[in-house]
Amino acid sequence: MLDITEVVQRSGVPASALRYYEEKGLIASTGRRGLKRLFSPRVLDQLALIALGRAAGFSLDEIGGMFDASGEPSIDRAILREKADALDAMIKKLSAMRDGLRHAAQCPAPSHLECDTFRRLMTVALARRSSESKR
Amino acid sequence: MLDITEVVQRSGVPASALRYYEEKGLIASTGRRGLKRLFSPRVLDQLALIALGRAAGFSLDEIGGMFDASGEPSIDRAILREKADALDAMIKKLSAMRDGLRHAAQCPAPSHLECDTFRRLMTVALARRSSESKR
DNA sequence: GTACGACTTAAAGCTCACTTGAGGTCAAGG
DNA sequence: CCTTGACCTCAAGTGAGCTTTAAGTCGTAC
Repeated sequence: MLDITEVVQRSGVPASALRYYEEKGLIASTGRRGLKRLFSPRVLDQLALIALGRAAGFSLDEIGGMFDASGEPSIDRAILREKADALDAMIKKLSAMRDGLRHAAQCPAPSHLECDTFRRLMTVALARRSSESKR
Repeated sequence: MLDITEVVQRSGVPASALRYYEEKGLIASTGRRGLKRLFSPRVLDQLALIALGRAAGFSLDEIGGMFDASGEPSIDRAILREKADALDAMIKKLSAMRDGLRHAAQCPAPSHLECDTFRRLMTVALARRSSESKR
């Protein structure tokens, strides 16, 4: 069992955020010693998963939908696949943007919005816009 | 020349956000008819670029650093390469997460945090955590 | 020429994801 | 026993990125 400072040290996540995550139901403390929370080492994996999800652009609520408080992926496999597909779409966009930026950093054209290579790269990502629902 | 409602219709970006972006210097209106802003159609490309950057997790300020208000990429090629590298790192994370979710959706293991395939996939992405500065 | 409605401004408000601060509790050490 | 200090709670504050609201302006249609 780890107390909150050990979790902070090993995860790099501040105590205030840990308490916030617990309040939100994303992690669970296994009990208390007096007032003080005790965490199982499993929480470190869960925190890593949360950090990963956040980095992937998911909100805490969405992450809560993918993984329950024990860190197990949610049972609804359809949702997991849906999220995976969303990530795939995102990856395509980001790849296009990365290539666009690399091209812009190297291409001497005066106006990139009129540079064919640049536009073609961006178009891959921009094409998705119309098929998106929102935000 | 487009007035603000045409830009709203064609871009899907609300007028309030367009005014906010202009205030921030991310886009520029080409003039006014009376009080009313006029936009060149180029602003649609810029808005798409902004949406893409946002989706990639960049802040409006960062996007402002990559592209000026006319939509041209920043003259500072080092910045562009830096952002491209950041995107590359992000893409690796997202790919790992996508694979992790796909695996979770299909793998019958009771505890994914103890599933080797799952852990291996996640580790790819998490490796970056330690080398990150903050936020 | 005046009424309408689409636009304008400035300021305040909202959500998310936390952080900060004030004041309280409790286990361990001296 | 009593102090220390690490932890606690609850409420308010923060910054990004907008949205909403209230009050005003202007071109067009009648």
